[in-house]
Order: sequence, then structure tokens, then C-alpha cells
Amino acid sequence: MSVTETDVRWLTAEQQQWWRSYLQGTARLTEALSRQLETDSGLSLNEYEVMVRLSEAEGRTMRMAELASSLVHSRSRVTHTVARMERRGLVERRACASDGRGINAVLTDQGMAALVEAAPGHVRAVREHLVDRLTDDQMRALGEAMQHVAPDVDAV
Amino acid sequence: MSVTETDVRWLTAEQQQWWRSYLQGTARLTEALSRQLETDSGLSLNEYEVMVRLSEAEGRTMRMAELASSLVHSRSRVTHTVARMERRGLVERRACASDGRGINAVLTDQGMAALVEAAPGHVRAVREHLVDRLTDDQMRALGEAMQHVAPDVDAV
DNA sequence: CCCGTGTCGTTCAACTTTCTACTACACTGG
DNA sequence: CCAGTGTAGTAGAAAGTTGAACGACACGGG
Repeated sequence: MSVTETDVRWLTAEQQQWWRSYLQGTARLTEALSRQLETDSGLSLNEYEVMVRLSEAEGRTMRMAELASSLVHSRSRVTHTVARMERRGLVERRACASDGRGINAVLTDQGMAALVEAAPGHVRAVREHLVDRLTDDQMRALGEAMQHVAPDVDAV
Repeated sequence: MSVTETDVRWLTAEQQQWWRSYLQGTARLTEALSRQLETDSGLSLNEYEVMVRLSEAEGRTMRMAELASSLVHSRSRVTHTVARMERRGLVERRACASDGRGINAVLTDQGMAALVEAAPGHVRAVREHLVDRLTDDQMRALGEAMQHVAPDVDAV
């Protein structure tokens, strides 16, 4: 039997409803968080995420590719982002001792300070727009559901 | 009492964990869906979303601003997106009879055809990466959680 | 040792999104 | 009927992202 239009497994009405809610919700949330960060701290959400990762890494240092895969960004994108941040003194780039191809991105003291200053407002916004509107059970359900997303194998 | 560092209501370890899962999950999901659409249908996720909205509207027609708020995009962004799509014959722009300022975006037959062709693959990807990995309860929980996101009042 | 293959990070150009300003029209109150 | 104010959509430049190609280095097999 050939695959025809009727063989498509469409979403049920319910599934579609929740899927739409998800789409709109993420869009609104991202929008709100970006705006807050940009307005209050002059940082983009991406830059903030970079700083968070670096701040938690050993020696506030990560390889570019590691940063990219953790952010689910292309290597090219991370190159640009880090370059911009370096110009502003938020991060530094250092050759990697153990791998001649590698570059380590390091969060500078200034970058760390910027993160410390930006964090409370960001966390407040995350609470305001999402966390505080959900019970702990709902928040866990949300997180657990999203953990089921397939890791993208063939990323750029 | 002044607001000091210690007054910040940080996320609990658990909340932070779910929040991270959410962030990574959405990133991966968006990435996967964009790639699938781009590869299989030559459409961006945004263009696809525009077409979905239009296809469901009365007369396959929507006002630009309506489209913008439904997509949670800026009006400017929608202007550009629709302009590009118009050049490809997917949509048309028509003056709005009832409001001299307004423009109606209309999904063309060609646009509808493109949507019909792209939809099965997209739905399959949504299932593969998310829906089929969740129980119906989990999917509902996800949708319900995201419905609690505050509608962004002061959007651009 | 060195070749083939693969990874790392960057570059450049094309493309998309954002930001700000602007024109045109709508609507309300005097 | 006509300010004043607000909304709809656009334009153009600046900023960010993508995708492909590239040089540099790593690494295993012959």
C-alpha cells in the first residue's frame, strides 16, 4: 500500500491544542526574557547563556565547540557571539594547550561581574513569567517532558 | 530594609534543573524542526507558521498585525517575512476594505499547496521529536504549563 | 613517517531580524 | 470639522545568524 495523504498520522485535536500552547508559550517567554535582559542589563539572552555556562565551568573556561553544543548553537554562531563579547571585555579567548586546534573561552572578572549584576533581574523574570505561575509539580512535569526531546544527532 | 543580594529569590536546585531541561529541550526541538522543514520543503519554520495561520483563517486572510501578534513576532518582522513570501508567490497582500491603514495577507493557492505538501513531514517531525515520546498526560501537562506564561503586555 | 580522514574554529557572503523613524489613516473630544 | 493622539504597516540601516568553504591541527593505519 502506498503512502498517501490519508496515511499521515496527524495530531489529535487535543495534541494540537497542547502543541500550540507550547509554541505560543515559548515564544512569549523568550520574548519577555530577552526584553528584560536587554533593557535592564544590555545583554542578549544568548550572551547571558554563554556567561552562565562559563561561570559554572572549571576555571570559567570552555572550549568553543563545547559551548556550542551546550547552547545548541552552530559553531559559527558561537564564534560571532564570543567575538562580540570579547570586544566588550566580557570574555577572553586563549589557545588551548592540549589541542592545537582548540580555543578556550574564558569568562573575565568583568564578565563575571556583569553576570552577577544581571542574574537577579533575569531570575525574577523567569519566576514572574513562568516558575511562580506553576506548582512545583507542573514545573517538574514541564522539565521532564522537555527532557524527552531527542538530542539532535546531526547538528551543524 | 534595602534590597540586597541575599534577598534575591533564586530558583531552588530542582527548579533550576527543570528550567535547564526546558531551555535545552526547546532549543533542540526548534533546531530539529527548522532543519527538517528547510531540508524537506525549503521553508523556514516561521514561514510555515505564517501559512498555518493563514490557512485556518476566514478566506485564508489575516491582517498583518493580527498575524504578528499571533506569531509573537514584531510587526516589522512580519512585514519582511510576508514580503519574501510574496516574492515567492506563497502569499498576496491586499488593501483592507474596512480600514484604510490595513493590509490583508492572503494565502495563495500555491501557498496552500506548499503547505499541504510540507505538513506531513513537519507533523512527523513533531511526533518523532516530542509528541510520540510523551504520554498524553505528559503532553497535556506540557501544554497547560506553557499556557501559564504571561501574555507579554508591552510587545513591540 | 606520512597519508587519508576528521575535528576545531574562523571567514565571508547571503539572509533574517531588530530598531527607529516615518507616512497614512482612524478615532475622540472639543 | 479639525487638533491631538494612537494604530497599521513599511523602509532602511544596523546587528545577528546561517551555511559553505577553508586552513590548521589531530589521529589511526599502513
